[in-house]
Amino acid sequence: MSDVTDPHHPIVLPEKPALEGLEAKWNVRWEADGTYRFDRSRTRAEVYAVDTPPPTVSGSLHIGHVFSYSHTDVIARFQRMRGKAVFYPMGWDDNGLPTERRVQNYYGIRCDPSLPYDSSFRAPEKPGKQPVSVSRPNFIELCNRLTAEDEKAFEHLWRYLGLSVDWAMTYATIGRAAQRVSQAAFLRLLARGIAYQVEAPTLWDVDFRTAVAQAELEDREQPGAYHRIRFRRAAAPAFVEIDTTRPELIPACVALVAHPDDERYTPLFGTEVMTPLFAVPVPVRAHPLADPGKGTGIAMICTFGDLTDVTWWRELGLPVRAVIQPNGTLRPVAWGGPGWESRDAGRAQAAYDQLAGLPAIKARPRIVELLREAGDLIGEPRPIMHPVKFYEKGERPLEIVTSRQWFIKTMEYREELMARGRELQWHPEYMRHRYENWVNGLAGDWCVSRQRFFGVPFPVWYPVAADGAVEHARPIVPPESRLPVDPSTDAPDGYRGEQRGQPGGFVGDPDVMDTWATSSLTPQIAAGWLDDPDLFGRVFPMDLRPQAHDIIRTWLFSTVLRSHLEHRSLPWSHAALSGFIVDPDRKKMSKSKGNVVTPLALLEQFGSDGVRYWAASARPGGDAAFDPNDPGQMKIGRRLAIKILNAARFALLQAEPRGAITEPLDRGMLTSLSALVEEATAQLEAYDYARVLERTERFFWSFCDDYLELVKARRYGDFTPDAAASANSAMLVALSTLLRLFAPYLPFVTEEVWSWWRPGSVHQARWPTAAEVVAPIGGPDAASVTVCLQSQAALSEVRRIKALAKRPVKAVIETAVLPRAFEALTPARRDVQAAAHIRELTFADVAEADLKFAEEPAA
RNA sequence: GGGCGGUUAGCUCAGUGGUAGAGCACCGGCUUUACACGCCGGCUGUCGCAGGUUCGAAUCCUGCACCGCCCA
Repeated sequence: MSDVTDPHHPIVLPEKPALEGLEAKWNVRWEADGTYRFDRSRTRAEVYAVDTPPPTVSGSLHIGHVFSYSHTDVIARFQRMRGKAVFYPMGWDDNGLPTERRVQNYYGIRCDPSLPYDSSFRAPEKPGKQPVSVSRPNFIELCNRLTAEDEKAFEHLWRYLGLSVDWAMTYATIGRAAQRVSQAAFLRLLARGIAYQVEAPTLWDVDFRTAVAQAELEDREQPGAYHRIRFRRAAAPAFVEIDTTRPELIPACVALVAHPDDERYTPLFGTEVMTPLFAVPVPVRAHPLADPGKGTGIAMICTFGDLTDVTWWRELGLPVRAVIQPNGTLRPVAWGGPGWESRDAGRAQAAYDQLAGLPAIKARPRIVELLREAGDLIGEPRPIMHPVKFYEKGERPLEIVTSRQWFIKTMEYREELMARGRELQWHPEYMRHRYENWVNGLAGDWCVSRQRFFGVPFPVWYPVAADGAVEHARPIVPPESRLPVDPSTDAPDGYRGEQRGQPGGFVGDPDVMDTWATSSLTPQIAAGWLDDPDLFGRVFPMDLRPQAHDIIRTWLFSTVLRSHLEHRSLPWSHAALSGFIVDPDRKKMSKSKGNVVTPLALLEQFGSDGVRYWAASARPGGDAAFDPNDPGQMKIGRRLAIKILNAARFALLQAEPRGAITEPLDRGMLTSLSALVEEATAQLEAYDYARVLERTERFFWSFCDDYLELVKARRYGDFTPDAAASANSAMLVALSTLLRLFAPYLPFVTEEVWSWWRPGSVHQARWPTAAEVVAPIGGPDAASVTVCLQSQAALSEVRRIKALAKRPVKAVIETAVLPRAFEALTPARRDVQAAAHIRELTFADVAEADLKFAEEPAA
């Protein structure tokens, strides 16, 4: 109550309040006052910690960013007003392939890791015709330079939007702290045997020439063709026919496989067939993954055509006969040699020599010709459309290449991860299914090494034996205190730099980590896991992970995994999943579709509060349609913000006299407002920000159009000073309360209005309570609520009749007879008569209101 | 093929068993002493389809259709 009745704080009102310039004005003040600084003296129970999604700074700014980050900010501001110390850092995701590609194109350069660092290198002003090759350290310098500029643009947007981030806690995923955390977490997993390296078949992008993980796959419908191929047998039947979409992999065939219950093939299990063209004897095996309904029901197993091949190869203990190289072409093979045993090596060689060196897509038509000539192609290829696995950022189908990669174990934790998913509180709840779907579908451990440059290096070296062989089985790791290290430039303890690559010396692991191997540690990075255990203890596990639903399988999942492995806990207790922005055709907005709208212009046009209103009016998890040509919701938000300015000005314009709140309308209004506060608090605790905004707005609009109109005459002193005092005091309680309810949504206009009459920042004010609102009237007054509702209804009825009669709203009614249903307004009849301009008001058993207009005054 | 969400006024969407709602758009009116960046009013519906439960269904159940997303 002291918040509201403090008689000493002066009221200073602008002549003509406006939204323009509020963003700049208040951002400067908030920064200077440290309004959003995290108070690290508070205990974990008093902290609300947000694991902010670090935006990919090399990507474009778009309206989707504004959308989802606004949702988070509403929650953060609410929790701050509830009294929590809000830990709300911003991160920049600059690590990884998107940055590499942007830097390559921006400067016209290519990274060549074999080159030495050139300290005098200057990047070209603009890209030349031919890419310039630069060393890895030079390349990384340019990545850092460009991302620093991108980060400035993002920070400007976020500040303009009014995110209540503590900008003193910003981190970058390629920054020193992130590298240190990533490397330490990796070394700890390595020491526990949870991180391991193995030479194994791995999904491989032949253009980027890097391994990729299951989470980065996507299926794309591609044209293909079934080719029916026959394999020769020594006994009857003389041939076995299979269907394949990848005939160029016949030289990599190691077996045929059919379902164990498939009676067509059971007699063949354990026998041998010969591959066409290459005459390699391969066994016929049984495995339940073979689909009797697909093609002829029997398939060839190649090393490796797809992930099912990998499963068959592993579970049936088959040999490797790999032909696809890391660059996607078929490798040279000496037929007849070990592993390439052929019953007719000469013919095999002659056939294969026509394929070697070709990319898979070019080898395919060639081998089809050879098969046709040999009579081993049955019929013609039958075109089909089928899903093919791609790297989500790639352009050619993935191959499976055997290489040495680092993995983090996931498969053996599947049950525990499912339990973590059940432990996590999801908003909206149904998003949990996405996570469970993903965990259930995990096909293998997480491949975390990438053959790229701009990323966190693996902090590992290998000894070089006297004969020059690299001893991968005996990795050398640094102590945690040395981290971060770059094994491509740093030497391990006990070695000198000159020993790099020398017999008896060492080599560095050349790979960098998957970006998700760093991004999965954002809670640890932001919270100072290694270097600030005091801070870590106050904020971890965090409260909230806000993110978009399309990266549940990557970011959310991997963060849960890392926290589970390292801390045996969830990284946060709540996950809030935001939807997408879709264009009017319900298509997801994306750069490639050309339907992206620059957000800063919208913020300037409608005001940050207006745009935030639009964002916050979309229910949690739901997609929001946005039509740049008809930004309806943003206009509404802007209108609401302007209304707040003007309504507040009215309430404060004549704030004296003040006193006891005795009038039924005032008491009813405050009672309804206290119910709104109670509902809003519960729903924001449940993360349902959209509903709270809708309810608060509805109340506020009725407050302006009905309540303020009803009490206007009384507050101007038309009746008694006590009656005016009741109105003034009630309006101030309502204004104080409504400003605080709106503050998380419309931070600029609420702060502006708050500054006219209240000390401090509204964003550090206490969230209102229901009890506080009705304290000045001694508790809820249900009877007065009825008076209020009937008064509003009567006012509406009179307005309606005046509008139908095409009379002005202020037209005077000489006598009004209202139905008895309105009689409950009697305690407020003085206010109703004044607002409706009724001289004499009576109630009777009539069906409709009967109004008699006063004579028009002579013109 | 599996999972999830959606389908309500021309548009964007609220609405979890009790007389179909809001804003925008459209139409009409109002120089109202906070606001014309405003105010008052009006028009607008097979609540996707078909069954079922119920005294009563936009709401609960079953099936189907379409749109979207995730996974295979």
